[in-house]
Amino acid sequence: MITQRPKGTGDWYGSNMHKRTLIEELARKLCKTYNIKEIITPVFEHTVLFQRGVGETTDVVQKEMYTFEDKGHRSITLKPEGTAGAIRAYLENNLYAESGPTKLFYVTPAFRYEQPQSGRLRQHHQFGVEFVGSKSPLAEVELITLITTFIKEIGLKNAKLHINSIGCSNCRKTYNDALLAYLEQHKGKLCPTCLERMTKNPLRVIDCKVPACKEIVCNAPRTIDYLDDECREHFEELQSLLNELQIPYEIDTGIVRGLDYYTKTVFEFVNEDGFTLCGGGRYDNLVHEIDEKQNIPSVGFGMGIERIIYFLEKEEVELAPETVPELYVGILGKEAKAAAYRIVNTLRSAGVVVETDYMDRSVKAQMKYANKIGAKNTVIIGADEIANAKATIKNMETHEQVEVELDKIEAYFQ
RNA sequence: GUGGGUAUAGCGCAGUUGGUUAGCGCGCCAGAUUGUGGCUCUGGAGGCCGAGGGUUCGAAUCCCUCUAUUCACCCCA
Repeated sequence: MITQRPKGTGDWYGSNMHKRTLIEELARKLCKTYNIKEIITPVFEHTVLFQRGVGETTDVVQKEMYTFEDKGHRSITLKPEGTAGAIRAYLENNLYAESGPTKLFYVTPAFRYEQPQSGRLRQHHQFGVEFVGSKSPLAEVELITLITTFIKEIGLKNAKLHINSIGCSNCRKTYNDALLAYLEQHKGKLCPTCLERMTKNPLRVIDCKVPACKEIVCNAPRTIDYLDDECREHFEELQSLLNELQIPYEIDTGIVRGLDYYTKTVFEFVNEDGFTLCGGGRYDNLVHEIDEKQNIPSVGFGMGIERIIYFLEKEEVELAPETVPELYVGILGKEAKAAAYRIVNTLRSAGVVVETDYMDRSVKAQMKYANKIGAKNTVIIGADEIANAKATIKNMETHEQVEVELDKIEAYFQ
């Protein structure tokens, strides 16, 4: 080997690939029932999109982006998340010209330069949905029910919904003042990064994990106590909708989210270890941030595909197994090859999953192989079968044998 | 960026206080009367013991450096 895969990346094959396929199939199926359309945007964008969209003060932008200069001296960045690109595409292609809401979903890789560990990679994959154009809390409810349905159908049980509201830029101002005033009193005990956060983005202090900071944060002012009338009403309406629909949730004032574009509602689906399956929220200012002529409220979420698989393994959930061949066609002797292959072809045209031999194995070895790959039936085609135009199909599980005419073999599998 | 674990056959692992041909399980290939799988038995292939350096008569084993990987912190999906 001259090299191996870069740190924090993975190859998709075998059972993991199969799981991913099922996850994506379910995601697409659900989106269809919500009439959400798929969008694919480039894997890289101009760096400024993420700087402005995701936010200059975020960890993602400050230290985790894969940024490089291309040969035309443009600063390019591999997308660290899905929302900014989707919204850029929405604006650039004038999707707002059609009547809203615009409902988009994507399955995309995302890149962040960080230390890999369980459920965390440098290239990971997200299933995400964005609703552009609605300021109603019912949009949040739509997303939350979609996620809840997904979680239930895939077979997970331990992901719980946590919600919070961080208000709009107005509330943020009064809240920031209150928070800063509070933090100022405890300045001596805060960690160095938090001291820096105080000047750049005080909200980030809230989810600092340093014990001393956590203790201070416990009694810090909460965003939900500083919401203006509109934001408070929005949050209350969301809660009453969730209550009426009997969707369980927990208010978690600690959820702040690491991307600057969030406003009002933020939510996460987490397990008992606090591991995040899915995160999202409202971002009423992002569209304006990308195109100042527009001002369109939006809401969305991203769900990590690797995280789903991680949760599935943790909860020991078995997904549907891969399909196995319906029939293995064994070939005996050179003379029978073409005739046998013709049968294989006919069956495949009829939609039957068929395997055959091109390893020139002995009949015995072919049978072993058929057994190994889980073929449900086998048939051996040799000179005798061709001469008599008949062959014996053997059921590998019941050992039952049935003689069929070669030109009617596909009827047996209908 | 910070800290811990690990690195021996395709996979999962043993390998004693340093001792000569480095083992086990699974998998793979072949055979057990010549056109038939699953169980069993027999045989076989497959290792620069992560890389480099050092100690020693002798290193998979002890020491150093590097690399990879994994877990945790930070942050996030």
